[in-house]
Amino acid sequence: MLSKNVPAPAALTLNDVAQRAGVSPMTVSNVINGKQGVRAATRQRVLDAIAETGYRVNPMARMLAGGRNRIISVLTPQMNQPYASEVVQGAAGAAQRLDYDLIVMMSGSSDFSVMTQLSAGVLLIQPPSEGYDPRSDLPSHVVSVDGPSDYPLIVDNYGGACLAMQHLLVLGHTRIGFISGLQAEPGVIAAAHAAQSGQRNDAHERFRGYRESMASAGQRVLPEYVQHGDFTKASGERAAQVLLRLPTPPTALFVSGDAMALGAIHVAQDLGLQVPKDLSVVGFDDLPLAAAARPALTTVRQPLQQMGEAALELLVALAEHRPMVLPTPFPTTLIQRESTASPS
Amino acid sequence: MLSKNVPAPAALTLNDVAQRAGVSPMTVSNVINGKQGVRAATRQRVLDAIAETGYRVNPMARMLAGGRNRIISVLTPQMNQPYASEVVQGAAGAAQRLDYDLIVMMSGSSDFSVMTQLSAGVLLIQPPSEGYDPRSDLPSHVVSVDGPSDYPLIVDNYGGACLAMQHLLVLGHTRIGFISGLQAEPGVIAAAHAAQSGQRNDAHERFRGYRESMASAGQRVLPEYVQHGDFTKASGERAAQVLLRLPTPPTALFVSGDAMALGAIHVAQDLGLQVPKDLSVVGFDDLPLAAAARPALTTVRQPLQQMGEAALELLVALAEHRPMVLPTPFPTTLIQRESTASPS
DNA sequence: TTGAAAGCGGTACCAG
DNA sequence: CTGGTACCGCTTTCAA
Repeated sequence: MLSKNVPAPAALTLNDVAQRAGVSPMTVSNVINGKQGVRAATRQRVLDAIAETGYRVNPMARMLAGGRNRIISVLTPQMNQPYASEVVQGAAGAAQRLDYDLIVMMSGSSDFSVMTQLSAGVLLIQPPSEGYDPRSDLPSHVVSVDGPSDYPLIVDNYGGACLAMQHLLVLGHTRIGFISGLQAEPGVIAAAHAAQSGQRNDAHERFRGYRESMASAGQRVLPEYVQHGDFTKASGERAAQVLLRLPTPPTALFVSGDAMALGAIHVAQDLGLQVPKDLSVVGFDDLPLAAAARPALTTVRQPLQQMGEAALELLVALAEHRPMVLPTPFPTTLIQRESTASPS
Repeated sequence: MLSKNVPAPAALTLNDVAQRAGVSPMTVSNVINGKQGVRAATRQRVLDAIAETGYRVNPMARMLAGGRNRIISVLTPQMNQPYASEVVQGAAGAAQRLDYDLIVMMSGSSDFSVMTQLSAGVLLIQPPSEGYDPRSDLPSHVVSVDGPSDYPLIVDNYGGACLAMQHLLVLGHTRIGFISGLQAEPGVIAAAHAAQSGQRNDAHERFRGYRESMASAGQRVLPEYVQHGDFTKASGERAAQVLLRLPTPPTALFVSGDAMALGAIHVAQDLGLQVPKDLSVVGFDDLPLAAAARPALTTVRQPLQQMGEAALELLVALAEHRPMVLPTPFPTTLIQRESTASPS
């Protein structure tokens, strides 16, 4: 049963607690912040008063007064995307463990929203690669997943792509098509620019894995075997339409995103192809939907939840001025399921 | 390119702007808050100063000083659940439109987390039905989706269930199994209690729709035709295993959640059954995965995004002391796709 | 070990 | 129409 609002708890303040404990507000503050030099007895008295009153600090006031806070915020372009959800889930676990509050906000909304300003750190998930409004400089430390920042967490996309290609190649495929996520980029120009400037970009690195794997297997990379999507299922369908209608269509597809891969499988099925008998498909990410699909999707796993955890730990270390090194690139692994087989 | 942190913009204050504009801080404040009675010329001068300096209000200061804030927080048990994601997505759109900041937090973490205390309103998505810690009384208005609160947004679950059953019945099915979501409840006892006390509960209402539809079609409700899941795919699989292995298995399933329905379909397929030829399946919710599945899932649509929008509008109205009525129950609609057909 | 005073950056209220 | 004053709830600094 919902406890009917008591006459509005009337915002307890430090002073209220202090009075109740018979000490000065300052002492209460010290206790709360775990400062040294408070007699055990006094501390206990304050603790009791806090417990009895149910007092909780006002983060705004604390922040204003220049104190630290234990809030980390996550900025993500959209809430209902599985990729981000996984990372956030991981971060949430770590936050709870470290006793930080995690708040998630959609980026884009009111540029860098008010709340980010008062968080001890910011986790950017798939931030726009163009950079942000310089004016809205983030005040606190920022680490990013799949995007640029001072502390980018990176995953071995290139290695993952090679894993996928290796798998397909070993199975005996030679006509391997590729669906990239480059369309999701601001444009091909940006992608090319990123490549030139040596910037790593998830979509681009996967493409590189494809190209180089083909090359080292002695296969030519046919331009018509490469299509670009934007990580949505629909874009995967479009790309697959093109690929599978080619005069000599590929016998296998390496798709750099699970949702796109699913789209490709469905298109194949609509075209009367059996997966994996007539067409093998490997995805990328290992989102929950990959395991839930039929046939279950063979895919390259990124440890998204772990990355979320690592991001949070890094942020907290940064916030607390503890030494911390940027984690090395996260490894990817091939998860073999039912969508791949030797060409028939 | 990321703008390298300029030597810390050194937090501009209202005073800085005031000086630059040659007015008092108060006037700047008034301009910023769109107060009446500021001469156009003065206002413009202030506006210019703001633009030139790139000043932005400090939200904590504003809040502390008793000014309203434009923050709504969402409390949801888990971030990576499609149901909640959809609602949040809808709320996010409305928030942006109304110029509020939306922050999402996982409930459970540090009871009702610090930030909720200072938001203008709280949206609870699928809160635990047992109620909350009385001590952590939410200070602001709270509306809920799929759970209790002072302002619960409800959807016509009963009607939706009837829609689904009607569809199946019209197709000619008589042996219709049901998978409920009641297992997700604290227990059957709680569910029974809710039923007695007249409380509406999504899972329970759908069950009622099933029972009454069967009854009014002159069908007996066989106890073994009713299984309970917890809205996860795995639980749907378990329930379907039982149902489809019955001596005389149902020819149709009404499953009160899309993920569970998907699980049921997969079990059926593993058992050599064709969907919809040998088994029809109707889901509930119309999550994105319903449309993405093969066969695409016939399901009862809840307008989740709209509910998120409505929730936000209600919250904002409440926060701004505008009159507002609780929306009437949201309608559900049957989305016919590929998972249902007449029994063969 | 504890407390008093000052102020963080705004806003409310009321006087000019 | 504009500006002075008090104060939001907390932490900092420094004295007792």
